[in-house]
Amino acid sequence: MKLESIIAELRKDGVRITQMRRHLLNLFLKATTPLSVLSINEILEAENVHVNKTTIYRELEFLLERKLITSIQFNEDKKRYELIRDHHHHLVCDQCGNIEEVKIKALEDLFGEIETQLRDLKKFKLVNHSLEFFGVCKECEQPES
Amino acid sequence: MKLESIIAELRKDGVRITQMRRHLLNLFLKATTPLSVLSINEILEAENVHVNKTTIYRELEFLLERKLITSIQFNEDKKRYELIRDHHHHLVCDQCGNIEEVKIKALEDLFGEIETQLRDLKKFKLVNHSLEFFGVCKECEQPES
DNA sequence: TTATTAATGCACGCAAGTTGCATTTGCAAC
DNA sequence: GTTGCAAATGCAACTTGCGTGCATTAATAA
Repeated sequence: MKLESIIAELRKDGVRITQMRRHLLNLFLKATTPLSVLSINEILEAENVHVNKTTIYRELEFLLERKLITSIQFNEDKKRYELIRDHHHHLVCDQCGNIEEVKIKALEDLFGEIETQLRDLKKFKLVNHSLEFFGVCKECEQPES
Repeated sequence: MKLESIIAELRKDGVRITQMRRHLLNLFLKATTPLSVLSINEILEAENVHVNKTTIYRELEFLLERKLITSIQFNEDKKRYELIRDHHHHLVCDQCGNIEEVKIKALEDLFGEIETQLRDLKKFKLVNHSLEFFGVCKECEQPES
């Protein structure tokens, strides 16, 4: 997924491509972990781009509505956001806070079955799920090895 | 798990059994869904028990430390808490907010394998995970049927 | 009954997130 | 390029979930 193709898609729907929107999309495309509003602001400041937090919140809301990003909550007091690409989960280190992506194929298969089970047994229409793993990462477990 | 056995255990460790502590434990034992601080306060007020929110927060902190309760965050701006009993997940209705417990045996088995996989492949020591299901509940899907 | 100290209430504070409104800016029509 | 208009932005103030310091109250042991 490239920046210009996303922008072209937005333009097609009559969406204005502001400097901030371009900056934010770019930032998400480069990001390797889910971003909080604070971290977004910090990254932009480092690039000498100044933006009001309200603008960030409103832009995130826009991207959420367009289903370009998704929000996640770990054991924190704030939300994080990441581009919607392929389905994955996260390994969150309780000690250093590091976040790593994982894909677990066995789970993907099982969730298909679970969706059917929930529909049949509970009459619950599954739309999505959240699954995150918490523990101790490699670095914290075996420092400098 | 009964109230008096929990209390006996606490007393054994020299913990004071205050009226609030008793009230809160009782409330959690009766609860059928995870409770927020606000909902705890409302339930207590309805029973004509007045308590400061700070006390609730501190009591929850205490119960968390003692591993009597656990905290969960759905797509909300606040945390919820529930007694630690048997392992289960939740069906959360995006429309009415209703929360139902589910146990999915196939998942429990799989998580054992995943723990091993994460340890071997990622050197990640899995401590716990969060898994919640979001969608539309029976009532919202087929009203009055 | 009294002493000790954990538990509580109160006032205040902080950070995440929201809202109303005036100003600016992207973009299309000319 | 200029103009007009709606969308986007900045700003200030606000709401809410949650935490802290400190004086007061209450649970338990002696």
